[in-house]
Amino acid sequence: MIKKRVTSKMVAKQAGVSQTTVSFVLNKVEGQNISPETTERVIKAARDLGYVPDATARMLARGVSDNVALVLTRPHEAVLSDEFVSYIMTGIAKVLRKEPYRILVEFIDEDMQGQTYFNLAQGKEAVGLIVIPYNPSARDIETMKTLSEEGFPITTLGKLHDTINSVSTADEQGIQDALIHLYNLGHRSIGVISYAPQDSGFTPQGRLDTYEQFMMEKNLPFNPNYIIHGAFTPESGYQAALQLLSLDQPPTAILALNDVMAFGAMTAIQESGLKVPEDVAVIGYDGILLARYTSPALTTVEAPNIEQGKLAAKMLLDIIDNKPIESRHITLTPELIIRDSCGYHLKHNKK
Amino acid sequence: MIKKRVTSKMVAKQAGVSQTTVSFVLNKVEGQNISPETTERVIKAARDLGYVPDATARMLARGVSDNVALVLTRPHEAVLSDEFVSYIMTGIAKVLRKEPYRILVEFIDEDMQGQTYFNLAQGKEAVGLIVIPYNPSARDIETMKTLSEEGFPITTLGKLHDTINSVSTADEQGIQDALIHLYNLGHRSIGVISYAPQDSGFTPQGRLDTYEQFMMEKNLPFNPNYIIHGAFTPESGYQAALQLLSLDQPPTAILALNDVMAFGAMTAIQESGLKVPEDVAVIGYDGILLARYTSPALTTVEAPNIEQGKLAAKMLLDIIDNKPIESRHITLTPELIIRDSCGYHLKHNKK
DNA sequence: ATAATCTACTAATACGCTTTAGTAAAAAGA
DNA sequence: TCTTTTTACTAAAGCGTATTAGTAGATTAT
Repeated sequence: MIKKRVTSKMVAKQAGVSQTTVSFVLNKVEGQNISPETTERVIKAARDLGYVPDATARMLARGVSDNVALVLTRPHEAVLSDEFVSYIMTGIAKVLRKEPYRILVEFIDEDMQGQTYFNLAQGKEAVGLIVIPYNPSARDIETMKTLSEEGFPITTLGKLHDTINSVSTADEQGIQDALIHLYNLGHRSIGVISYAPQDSGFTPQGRLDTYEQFMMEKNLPFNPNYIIHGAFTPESGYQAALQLLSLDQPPTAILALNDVMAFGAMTAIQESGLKVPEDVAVIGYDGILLARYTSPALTTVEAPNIEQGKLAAKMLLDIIDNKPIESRHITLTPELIIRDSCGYHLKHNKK
Repeated sequence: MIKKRVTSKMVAKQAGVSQTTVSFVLNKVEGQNISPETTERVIKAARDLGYVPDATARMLARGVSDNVALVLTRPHEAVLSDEFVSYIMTGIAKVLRKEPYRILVEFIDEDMQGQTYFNLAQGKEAVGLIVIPYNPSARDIETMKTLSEEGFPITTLGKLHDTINSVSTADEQGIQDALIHLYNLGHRSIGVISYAPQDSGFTPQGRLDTYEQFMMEKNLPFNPNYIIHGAFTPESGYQAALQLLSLDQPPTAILALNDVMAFGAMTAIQESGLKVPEDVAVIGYDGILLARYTSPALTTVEAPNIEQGKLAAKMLLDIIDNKPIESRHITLTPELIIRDSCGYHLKHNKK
């Protein structure tokens, strides 16, 4: 049997004051002129009784939840093999742990996307939403837009719409940097391993477009066979690389849209008896910690994920607190980390 | 401005029934003899108005929260470089997504450990706790024990006390398997990279004890210098391996207590001009997906982390629902995955 | 000396739901 | 026919907090 809850009423009785006063004291409400003696009496009573305010009652009375929801629209098996979400969460946690908010993690089922946002918002499960929108349907965006315009705090990771605040990484820029890096090292046939199965709806079309555009700009042949659709996991990168290698004219370089698949690709290349980077260059994306510890060390584009999480959380808090927001849309710049998997150091006689 | 909330009262009015009836219908309360016509009218009204129940009010009225808290006592920077937490969360999410519970992630600050459990429980932030206890103080354990004995649902990952339900992995067994594997391959001097800084309180003493005991059993010299304390990250594994290699008599094999540090160790060995496994064997622990994609592929002990998360969640739900629990303590068995970083296949002429 | 202001509180209500206790009308039983 | 039971609901009482609107009594202003 759980002991009878200690309520603020009991604290009030113990301290010989009204429940109102207890609330004023414990919440440090200003302009109430509570005397120091009373204040101390209340605090002592609360401590003596082991009073813990009832979160559900407080939320109801205040009309606002304590929780910030992190909404994941990504198929959640992928959370596993890709550290992106971990990094984002870490960033969010770093900001929120100093605040009176908790993190509610919400995995969205594909069959009830739009509704969930409403439930979280209207149902007051959360004061605000940080959304990682991997596959937002038009309806989802519409829903978020509506909520956002009605004043409900939302921040998305990646810009979805002008009126929905966002913190993004300039992925197209990052992809471009990677491609230029490969190009400058002499590569003209570049394969791409996308991180989502075709038609899954999670295809990173923007990044693929960047690739296509780059090839056109450089007057390189665009070969659709050079785009393989992986599935976030290292194994899928492995398989994708094998597919690329089995082409009549395999690419001389492979860009994997996440590091984890780049790991798989490198292994596939090496197991095929080829060398990285001499025979095939590999470049990743994300900048996970392990990327420096492959052999050869993986050249990759490091996305500032923790920072992105932090900024998203900070922006959300600003919206919640009605603080003026400097910018509704922040874009972070990813950074190319040159290591050994593309042959840069070989070519430049370094290292 | 957010539109006026749609309350159950408004639904009631619209449907021409009492608010009580609305509650009965929408919650499918049994034994209330609501006619099909009324039921339908209520459902229609709710849908038409876009009614979303207020979670805070419902929780207060029911006296129970909607949330299951995942409590992380690990220093959360480590969440990053180690996939353990991601796996656990995935397991939990797989179970909870079918249930009317949400996941609340709570990072515990070291300076307020004990209190947090109480706050979550007494403050009704959560109906139950799944605790990942990396560094439980005696007081923490006492707190959890008290809560647990009072009937508050708690499941810990790893057994802390007889009266606190738990789902564990037989880590000592796993470590032993790893050591036996190395021993059978002829290794007599085995270094260990622990995953937590010395005196951090996170030191996995049980595993280190297993190591010491193993060495004694096999009549091998126990050299304290062979135990290096890392810090969860690949970089710390790298540094630790360098330290081991710089000893007068470096070990011929290294056991890293997580895979990520094993990655770092392998890189350190290779960069020192030595070969894995010919010169130094490396074995990891965790069984992360990437372990198969190092070169050589990492031999490791795979802990069933997703399963552990799932079982912890299931057990918690059973406690919450007052279902009879088969066992208060479940122990899962880790599995040695033999790949190439210890030379097994070399020795046995396979592959 | 009286009105105005300030100090230090409190009574009462609202938040939106669940749930208990009850009730009128219809059906069944005697 | 009258009582009992069943059907199909509803009124009203919480849940534990925050908050608004007061209110005595003390102090200051005029």
